[in-house]
Amino acid sequence: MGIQGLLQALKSSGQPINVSEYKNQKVAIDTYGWLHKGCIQCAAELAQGIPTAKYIQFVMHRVNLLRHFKVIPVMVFDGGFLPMKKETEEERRRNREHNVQKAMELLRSGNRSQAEDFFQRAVDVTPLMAHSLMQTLREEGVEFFVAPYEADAQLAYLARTGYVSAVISEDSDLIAYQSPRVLYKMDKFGNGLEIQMVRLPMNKDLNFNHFTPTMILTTCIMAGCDYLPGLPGIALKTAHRLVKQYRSIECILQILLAESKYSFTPQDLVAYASKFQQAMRTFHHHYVYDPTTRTIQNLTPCPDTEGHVEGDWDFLGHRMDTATARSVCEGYANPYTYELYSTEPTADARLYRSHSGRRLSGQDPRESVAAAPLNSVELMGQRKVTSFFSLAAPPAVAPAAPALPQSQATRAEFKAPRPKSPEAGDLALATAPGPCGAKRLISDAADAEPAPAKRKRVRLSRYFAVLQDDTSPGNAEFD
DNA sequence: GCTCAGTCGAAAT
DNA sequence: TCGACTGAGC
Ligand SMILES: [Mn+2]
Repeated sequence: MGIQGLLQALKSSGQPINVSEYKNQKVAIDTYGWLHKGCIQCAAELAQGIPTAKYIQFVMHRVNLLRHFKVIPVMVFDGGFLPMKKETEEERRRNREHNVQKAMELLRSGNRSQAEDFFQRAVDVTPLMAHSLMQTLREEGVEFFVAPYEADAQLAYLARTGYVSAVISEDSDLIAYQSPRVLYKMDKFGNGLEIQMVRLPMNKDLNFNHFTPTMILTTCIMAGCDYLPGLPGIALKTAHRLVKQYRSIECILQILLAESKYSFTPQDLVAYASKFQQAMRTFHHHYVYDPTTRTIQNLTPCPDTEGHVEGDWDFLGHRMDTATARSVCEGYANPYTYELYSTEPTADARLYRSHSGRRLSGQDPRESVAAAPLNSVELMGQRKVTSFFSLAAPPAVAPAAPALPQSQATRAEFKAPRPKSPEAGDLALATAPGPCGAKRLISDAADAEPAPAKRKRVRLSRYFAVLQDDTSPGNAEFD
């Protein structure tokens, strides 16, 4: 899942920072990642349907860490699944069911610790659990959205439009979706590794100097992604080298056909070309929810020539109508079935409420948030926060939520830097690609470069030409 | 040096 | 929801 090996390869351009650097700014959180971590400690309860609030506590602990630093969290949940990912989803589900079976058997035979092991492997975040967390977030006045489909795309949209300053996630796909800043591997103290798009040209092992956004995405897809497995024998390093040398997918596929090291047939590559285009479009035009207009948008708008003329865009999923989108994306309806949730608090949400109430006894919770003493937090050498418990207190009374509340349009003064506007930067212009010669730069001199292929002399450009819409590298470079 | 499939891990005791 | 690591194999 994700782009295999990408984060590892981008380490050198990352910067260790603490989340407090986003003070007074909004930050979007890949919530399912936190939820999964929070579910491990209560895996057995969840698998057996025993109410628990531990996973909510885990997430809220981190939410409160951010709030302590005056960082404004915007929680983002995954929504529906794309037809393209259906197979891997069902495989995951079968795997989980198998693990639950095994765990239950072990439990019946009295082997509790081994059962625990299998329960943990069976962890699944259900829409109901997500909904329980959403109810809690609503009570606590924390902004959140449910993505129409992948949270990755929604997170990138929020960051790219400047609605938030950065994204917190573990997912390498955020690079493919071109989120300008991502904080990876954030621990419970708020320390993590920030990767910024604008710093990719300074990366060491894989050098992205002179790469356009489309070239970066081409590299990611060729390396193997959720929407398309890589070609056999080609992964991140090779994909990167090919894109660096030949820039566009059309040229790369022509070169690969001639490359005797690989024995790709024209049929292989033509089939791949078409799937590649679909993957490219799935990243590019993914459905997202715009919190300002409260409507569905494409991550990058579809040009007029595409869409209607060329027919089948079902791989993007259903385009919800606006009323449905507001219910789903603001957390009032199930993202799979579109059925409205009951407004009754779930068992888990009530459990969390009663537990946090216990911690609060004797205090006015609103005051404890506002007047929490800063000296309860110690910043030590490596910026480690040792305690922020006094901040864990949530407001007991949430402002009554209207059936479909207005999204908070209030924007922090600190507007995120916006390296490029989505409509200008990301749309590849439909310019005809140049000839497919290897591009040689002074900075490339050290790189090994095989002789340009000149063997089979097969003309496939007319097959690959279909790709030109989305994949020509005719957009601005980063520097 | 690169790819790939398999295993382990995420929490917190 | 995901990644890191390892060792085999080219
Ligand atoms: Mn992803």
